[in-house]
Amino acid sequence: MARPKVGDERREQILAAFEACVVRKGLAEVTLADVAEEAAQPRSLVRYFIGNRDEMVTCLIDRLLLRGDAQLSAVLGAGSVVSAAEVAPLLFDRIFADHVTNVVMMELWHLSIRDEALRERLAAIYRRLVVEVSDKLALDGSAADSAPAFDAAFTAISLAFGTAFFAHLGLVPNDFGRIRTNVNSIVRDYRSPRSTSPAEEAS
Amino acid sequence: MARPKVGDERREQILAAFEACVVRKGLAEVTLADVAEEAAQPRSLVRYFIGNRDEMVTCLIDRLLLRGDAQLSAVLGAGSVVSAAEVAPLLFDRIFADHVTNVVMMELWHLSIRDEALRERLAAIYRRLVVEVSDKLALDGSAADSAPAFDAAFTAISLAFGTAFFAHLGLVPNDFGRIRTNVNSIVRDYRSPRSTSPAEEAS
DNA sequence: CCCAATCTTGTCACGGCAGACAAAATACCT
DNA sequence: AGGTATTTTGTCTGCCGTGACAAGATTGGG
Repeated sequence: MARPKVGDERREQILAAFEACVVRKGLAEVTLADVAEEAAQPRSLVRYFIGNRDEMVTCLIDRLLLRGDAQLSAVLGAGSVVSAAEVAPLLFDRIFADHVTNVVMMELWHLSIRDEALRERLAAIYRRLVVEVSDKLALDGSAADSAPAFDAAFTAISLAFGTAFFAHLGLVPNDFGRIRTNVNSIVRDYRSPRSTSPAEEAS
Repeated sequence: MARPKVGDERREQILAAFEACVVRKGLAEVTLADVAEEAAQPRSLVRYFIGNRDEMVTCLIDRLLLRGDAQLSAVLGAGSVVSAAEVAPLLFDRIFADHVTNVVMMELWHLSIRDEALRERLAAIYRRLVVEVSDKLALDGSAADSAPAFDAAFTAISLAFGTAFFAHLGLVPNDFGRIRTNVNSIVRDYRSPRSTSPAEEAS
């Protein structure tokens, strides 16, 4: 070696620029020139350090998914034991709260429509969220059958997800508190759901 | 006029081809040549009857939103009075059941991230769904304050939406019945939510 | 000092797509 | 038949993004 390798920092810098461009313009619209400009570097350097566009996209996806996973670990680990009452704040104030993250996830989501592998990876992240929440829920009681706890967590997360998406349209409830109350009920009472008539059960 | 105008049929044919391409490849990837091939017509005709690409996209969006609105009318109107117990089937078996429609909506959703006007129009559709469901719910009891009914409908629809999206990832609950039961509870008991501790209320 | 690895610059060619347009063909009307 | 509005064909051009590459600059080791 003759010259210090700055490749890693450059790559990081370029990917950060790429990500910023993607948030601003959407993945499909971002060109190498855009990234280069955002990174304040000649276009050729982007190609030299990252490679072709596909590789750049792959790198970005890896980066995003890794960070998503890390955020999940940070939120779920670190002694923040989740009791039923803490699920709503967890979902609404942390996981689905950040606008930029949501936009990025939407971008990934859109990609995943036609990308089997990415779909798997996205599913893995959300599944992990469901499993970890449901595990904590099951701690409260006897966990003979974990399926109901899983489904309760799944339901709560689906609800939070849908709510977050609608929020992006500017479509919001009159009172977010009511949604949170529903989440509380879902994760608290999954072992003894309110009785429903047979007709409703069959629906 | 000297020659019979076949413009309307052609436009319809072209837009149908365009839509098929979009479902298959995603809007960003579809070229005029793709549409022309799908429509089995020379590329120039696409330009002649529709115009430039932007206009074609605009036409497609109009077409999709109009159809979405029509489907909503068909499902909600026509004597299918929605009682609380019918909300779950309505959402899961009709509104969010069709895979192709879901893919198209995802495409629109993605576009709407950077298109204010489209975002408004999408919001209008979902808002209408919420309002109509909540109206039917409110019929059951005294409708002094419609906000709780709106929020209950909003919650149920958010949940169904989230569930449908997760289904696209292959992420499903162990038992869909549990989700439906939750929806039933949400739309049935919104006037008397299960009591929550003050701590939970504050969450 | 010289070499070698790494980084940096600038430029070029290819391909694909959108847009424009000139004719030719068709069908209806009088 | 002739005129006219409409449809259809085929081709051409310019733009833009990617990928490729040659040549120079920088930095540390021998």
